[in-house]
Amino acid sequence: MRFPKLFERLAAQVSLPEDEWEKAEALASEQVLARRELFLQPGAPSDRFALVLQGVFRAVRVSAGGAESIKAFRAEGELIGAYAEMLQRRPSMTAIEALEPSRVLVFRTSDLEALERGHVCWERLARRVAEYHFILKERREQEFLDLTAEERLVRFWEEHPHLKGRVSQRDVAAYLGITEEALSRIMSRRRKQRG
Amino acid sequence: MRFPKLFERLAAQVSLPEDEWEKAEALASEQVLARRELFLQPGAPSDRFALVLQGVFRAVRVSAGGAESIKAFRAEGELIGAYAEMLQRRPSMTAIEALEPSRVLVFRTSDLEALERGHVCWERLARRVAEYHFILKERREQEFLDLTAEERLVRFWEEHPHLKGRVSQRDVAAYLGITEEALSRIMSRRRKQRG
DNA sequence: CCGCCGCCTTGACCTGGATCAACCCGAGGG
DNA sequence: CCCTCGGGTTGATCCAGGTCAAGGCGGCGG
Repeated sequence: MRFPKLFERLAAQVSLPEDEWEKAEALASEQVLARRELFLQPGAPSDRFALVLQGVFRAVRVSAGGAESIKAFRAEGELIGAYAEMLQRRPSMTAIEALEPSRVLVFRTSDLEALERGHVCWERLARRVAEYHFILKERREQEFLDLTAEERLVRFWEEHPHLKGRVSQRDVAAYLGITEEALSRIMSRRRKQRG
Repeated sequence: MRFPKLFERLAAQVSLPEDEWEKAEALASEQVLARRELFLQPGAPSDRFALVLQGVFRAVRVSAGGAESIKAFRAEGELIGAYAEMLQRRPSMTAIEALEPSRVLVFRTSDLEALERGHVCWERLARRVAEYHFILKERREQEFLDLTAEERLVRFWEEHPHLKGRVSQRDVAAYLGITEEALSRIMSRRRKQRG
């Protein structure tokens, strides 16, 4: 077993037989990415996803006008991939870019599907993953509905302290749904008021 | 079988044995709700959910300040329930209110869990449900990030034509994340411009 | 050492939507 | 028949954040 820590984390979520995990490991491959390198480019088929072993990524939604908005940051232990597009078997609308030199463990969707046919544990795990990401999205929806940009900023750092110093202010702004200028002003206002 | 049409719809999604569906039907009970009546009140345990047989509901997030924002409208064939809270086994933060005289088919979460232990099809179905709702939330997230209130309004009616005439303008505004005055102005502006 | 680049800041101005307040209109109940 | 009430409109004013434009500054390659 190459990734015992990972196995433990998953096994805590759903009962996952060791030999099933070994099969999955055999199908996965490690990939190293440089800063700025894309794990997934928009337009590409969304037939692979990965677990971040080391580094930070941003998932950027590329809209028609070329405006970039950031769907999520993902760091160690989290999944990267164009999840929604994968579920709908569509090409990716999302660019997934390494913000640091990174290492990931890549799985092909089709391999996962094969594993699912062999043992129910994968179905269960997929369910958990879907439910977990649903909760994340719902939380963000609520933040957009009920909070100001400044409140969203505070929440962001509460919920993602591990991203301190690893993501640019520009990108935080794009995540919050405001411009970088607006974010800069919010921060300087807060500096004056509190210290 | 009391709900053959429903069975067909589900069976198209995942392979669902007829006798499993009969078991589920036996555990479910119909409930009739008057206009304004709550299917779920905030603070109540989120141990039941339901399928809308007839009518329209709104899911209202009750925030500390008493401000109401609307998470979703749900009509015939859709599920109502405090899904995120259910998954986290927390009391509901959501009020679910009938906007019309309605009929729903109620399931208890614990009954579903029992069914899941008996046959994998329920696990699969739960997965589909989670994935589907994830996609919905992600779409909404994107709308908040990339679209103006007016664009969100247009999308709203494109995506929910069946709600025409059944939801108040006030509630549409609360769904879009703006005030009823702002929505009224957007609409009158559009009326002048196009006709 | 210089110049450029990526990232952040600051200023001036504009605008979408919030807020507060008055008012309209149609339906239902006394 | 009038009163009230829920839902919608309209006006005046305010403010958060967008837009455009001009620097600042640290790091790195030439």
